[in-house]
Amino acid sequence: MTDPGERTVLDGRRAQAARNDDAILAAARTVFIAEPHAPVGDVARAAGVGISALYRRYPSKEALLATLCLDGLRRFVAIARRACEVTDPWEGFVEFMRGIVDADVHSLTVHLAGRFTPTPEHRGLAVEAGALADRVLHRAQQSGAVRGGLGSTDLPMIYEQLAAIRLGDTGQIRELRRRYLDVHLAGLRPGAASYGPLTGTAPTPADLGARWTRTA
Amino acid sequence: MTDPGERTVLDGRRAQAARNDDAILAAARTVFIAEPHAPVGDVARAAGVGISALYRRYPSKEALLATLCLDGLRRFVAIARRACEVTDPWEGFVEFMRGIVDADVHSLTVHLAGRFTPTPEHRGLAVEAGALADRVLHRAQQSGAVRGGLGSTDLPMIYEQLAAIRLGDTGQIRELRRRYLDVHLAGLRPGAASYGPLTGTAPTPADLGARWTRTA
DNA sequence: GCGGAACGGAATGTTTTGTTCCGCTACCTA
DNA sequence: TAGGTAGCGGAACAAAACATTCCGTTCCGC
Repeated sequence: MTDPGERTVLDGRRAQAARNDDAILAAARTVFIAEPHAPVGDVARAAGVGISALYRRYPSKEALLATLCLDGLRRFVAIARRACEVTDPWEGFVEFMRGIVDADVHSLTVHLAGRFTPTPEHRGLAVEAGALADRVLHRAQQSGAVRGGLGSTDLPMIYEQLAAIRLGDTGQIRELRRRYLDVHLAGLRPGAASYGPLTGTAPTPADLGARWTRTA
Repeated sequence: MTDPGERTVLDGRRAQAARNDDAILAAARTVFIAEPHAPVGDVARAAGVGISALYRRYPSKEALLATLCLDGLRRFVAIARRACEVTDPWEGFVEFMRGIVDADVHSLTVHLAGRFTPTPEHRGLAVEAGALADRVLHRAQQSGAVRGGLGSTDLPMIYEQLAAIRLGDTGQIRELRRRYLDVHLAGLRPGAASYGPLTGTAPTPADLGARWTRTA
């Protein structure tokens, strides 16, 4: 029997491989967040492994992207769940938005969409994520902390905007995104409505769903 | 002597070529706005001409991009100039922002940056554009219509965010961008400051300038 | 001590794309 | 009216990028 003793943790082919599992996924995350069309070789290099180590784990680039997206959806759900548990609705909303933006979940999900065929698990998580975001927003609105005329389909458009900020290193990017998230949040408060109502109409769920249909 | 009579306007190789000049530049604008990395062939197809018609006018893709960017900078300057002439500072500011966003000037300039070596004319126009934007913003701030703590280097970050909205056809994109521009603008008004000051620091001009250094 | 898991990296085949080239059309000028 | 040629369409070409495969090597695990 394979007894996982101390050695398994310290060294050994098996343990090294397990560590590579994490290294590769972490590298894929940072690489594809920075550049959604990065070549596979970049991920391997960032992980400090050869290409074959990557292809041993994922049969194709598509599979890697699918896994990464799953990872992103799980992060979304976790962040939204945590925000639901914050007692103050406004604070919960802010924590939610900041969490999504800080973790760059949008780049891990929507920016990878259309590059792999979604599994039922993807769909299920996406539905759950949408429902949770709905709840966080509506709770904040009903408490009077967020202006009306805003739907939950407006939120992805805000992530999308903030995810587009890519200036400088990771630290500066995060700082800038928080800065402009503050502007968005100020514009979403009820007092902002006195400057005029929101014009136009929010995207429909179908509009948003269309981004998941395979492109190539 | 070549007398440009009526025929020149209606037909003739010369006139057709002149019309192609415009068609190609217009096609390049729409194509590269939609997809900054589009291949040259796409531009020719959108213009309804062959590839050679394009290469007769521009010696390389790089030259085409450089010309397009020049075009974008001129549009920026024109929009800013017009905004300066609006008497009400806030209205001028709004008109300026809406003009930049509607014309997608950001996609015509920053999104093409780093793909060609800028000429002195590029630099000159960029300086002029920056100065004009400065003026529009400061005028609005000094009239008390825009909150403090905001610098003119914040503005490109806002264009960048709005330019990232790409959902549906041209019409819907414009509608959505206006919708979220409203949110930004509400967040920039003095009343929004009561929800807290802007955190972090705006980018430096050097940060912004770095985007113009050749990449490939 | 040996079988094979794990791996690094070169090699491969394909796709994409910028640019050139060739033959053709039809305007312009003499 | 006839040759010269500007302008053009699109095939052809070469180079680059990239996903994926393959092979030789190492060294863990039994």
